[in-house]
Amino acid sequence: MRRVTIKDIARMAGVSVTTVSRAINNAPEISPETRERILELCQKEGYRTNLLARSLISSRSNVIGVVLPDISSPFHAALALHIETCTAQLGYQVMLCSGRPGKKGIDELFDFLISQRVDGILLASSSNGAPALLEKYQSAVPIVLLGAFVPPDASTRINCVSTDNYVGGQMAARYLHGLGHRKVVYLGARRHSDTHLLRHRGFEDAASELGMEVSTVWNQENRSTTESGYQLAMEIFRKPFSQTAVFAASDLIALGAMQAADELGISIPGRLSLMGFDNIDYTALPKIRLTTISQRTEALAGSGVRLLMELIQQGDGMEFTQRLLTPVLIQRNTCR
Amino acid sequence: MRRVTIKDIARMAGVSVTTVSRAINNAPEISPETRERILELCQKEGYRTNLLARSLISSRSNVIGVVLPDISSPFHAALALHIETCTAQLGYQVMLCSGRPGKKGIDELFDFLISQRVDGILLASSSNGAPALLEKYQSAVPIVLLGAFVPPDASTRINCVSTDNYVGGQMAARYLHGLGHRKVVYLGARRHSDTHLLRHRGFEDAASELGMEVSTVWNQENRSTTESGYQLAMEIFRKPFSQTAVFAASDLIALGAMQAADELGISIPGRLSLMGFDNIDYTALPKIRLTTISQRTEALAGSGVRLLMELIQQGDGMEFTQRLLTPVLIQRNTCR
DNA sequence: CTGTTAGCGCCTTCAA
DNA sequence: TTGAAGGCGCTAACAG
Repeated sequence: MRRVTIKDIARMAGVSVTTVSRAINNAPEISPETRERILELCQKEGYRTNLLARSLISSRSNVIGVVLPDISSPFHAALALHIETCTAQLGYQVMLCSGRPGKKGIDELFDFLISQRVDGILLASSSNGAPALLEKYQSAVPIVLLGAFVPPDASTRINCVSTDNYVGGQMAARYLHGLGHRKVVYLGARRHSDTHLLRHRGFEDAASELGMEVSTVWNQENRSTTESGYQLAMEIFRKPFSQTAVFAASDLIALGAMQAADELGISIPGRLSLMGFDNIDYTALPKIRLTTISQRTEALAGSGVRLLMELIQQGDGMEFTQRLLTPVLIQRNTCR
Repeated sequence: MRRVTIKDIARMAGVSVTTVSRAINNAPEISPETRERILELCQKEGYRTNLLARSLISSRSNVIGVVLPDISSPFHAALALHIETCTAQLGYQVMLCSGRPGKKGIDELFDFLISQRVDGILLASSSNGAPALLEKYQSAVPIVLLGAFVPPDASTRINCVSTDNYVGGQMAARYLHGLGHRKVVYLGARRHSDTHLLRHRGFEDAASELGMEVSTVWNQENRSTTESGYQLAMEIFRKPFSQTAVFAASDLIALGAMQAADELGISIPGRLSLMGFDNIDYTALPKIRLTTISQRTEALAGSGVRLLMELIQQGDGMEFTQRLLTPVLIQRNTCR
């Protein structure tokens, strides 16, 4: 599988490599005839520009790295897919790196991507460790954190795009209150996630303003799964409880709760209203129809990609920017 | 963001670039002391090997391209994600390219990836156009087709890994027959998909062997979606029908049918048994619990990746190989 | 053990 | 309009 190079073409056409290069790149200083002749030859010989060589010179690869620490999170996986769609429209390619449990850390993925000379990196993570990573690596390559809250003290040195989780929490609380609920449970908040903490605070603040009573059930695990949602919900549902609504910290938690309710014969939304957060694809399914707060994955991805592009264009010396997207309440069938 | 190169390090350390190169690559012919010294310097100066330059020499990039023509298919999206997981374990990176409706064709993606000097390409597609693409491009780069059936006449010149759709169809028919069903509908088969045709034939062959009557509803669209599943199912469900089971050509079709049944008050599996194909994530959800035939996405991805690796290692002159994975019946709650 | 030289495929001055 | 020369960052002979 030896590849034909610019040199081969030059020899065959009886011209210099420079001329071939010019033909390929649509340079102005070349006669239309030679250009045509050379282009045809390229076609015929199956010549393909070696983009690696070009990148070596231009020191731009037109590739961005997408790092996905938790591939099992449908939210982040969807984010990654949307990122690809968006970058492609801007002429960039995506190099996808997902983290695996017990495998080498995110650090090494970053190191690799930088060595691979990606023009920028998008980190789709809700882990609290993310900001530190950015601070460590962003001197070497532009990085944007996607979909995670960044605590204020660090925020000035981080580029990120995230849903406004605080507002999302508020929206949920107000919605449930508007429906007449006065005692609700906040299910599955994670203490070690700033994103979750913020979401929770938004909910509590709005709730207390409205005089709504909320009891929080914390999730000890470090990831939100249907399993933990199921477990946590079971603990509540098994004994008598007075709350009339559950706001789940994420859709997966809500799905778990839904299962628990189902098994115990607790009707949703009859006896209990249920609300999620994220609006992952699952929630739209006929039999599910979960009312939830949408993080607007597509807009998030788009915004993140565009920010990264700006950073790449501007090179060094750009101020750091944080963007917050307002979430959207998706009314479906699990609340009343 | 100027990058420190091997040359910079050499100058700082007062040695030649070769020596630095040797230190970096753990070459044997170098004294431990100088190696240490240089490595420390690299660390300190934040040196990172330019993998593009290295690839230029070795003409191996350690990157494979993954082409995903239809990103809206959960099955193929899952496949792509699993591919990444698998390749990473083998020391390869993934460049992800998804097709977009109305955007440039798959051809151009292939051209691009070849220019980018990927070591191989994995095409996750069920389109009938795929084999032709392979034949056109596989002289330039090793390609494996993943998840699609290849018609026998072309098959000898194609590398592919696919579920055995014929057997999958048989399994479904036999299962339904075993449950006592004698009149069933095959919902949403696509005429222009060999994969679908094969699946259908497997089902029909087994059914007729067992004396089970099957009426097929064809899907005119070129993609399987819940919407079309819904529409097609509605047509049947609206008037009286005698069949007691529906085998959907794919899970998405089944999900649409489920919704239709729901709206019309047709109980599943009470009045009607429902079966899907693919075993996409959705089907495992508590409220769904769709009985289906699993394509074993992970195994499929793993097998495809490994085949591609072999092709890459062997270079030219390897015979073509087709691998068929036996699907697995996943019993859940929609059949009886 | 270390350095010199050449070259991977391409682009970019600078001359002709 | 075309070509020759140099170099992007790195590795691979081949000498010392």
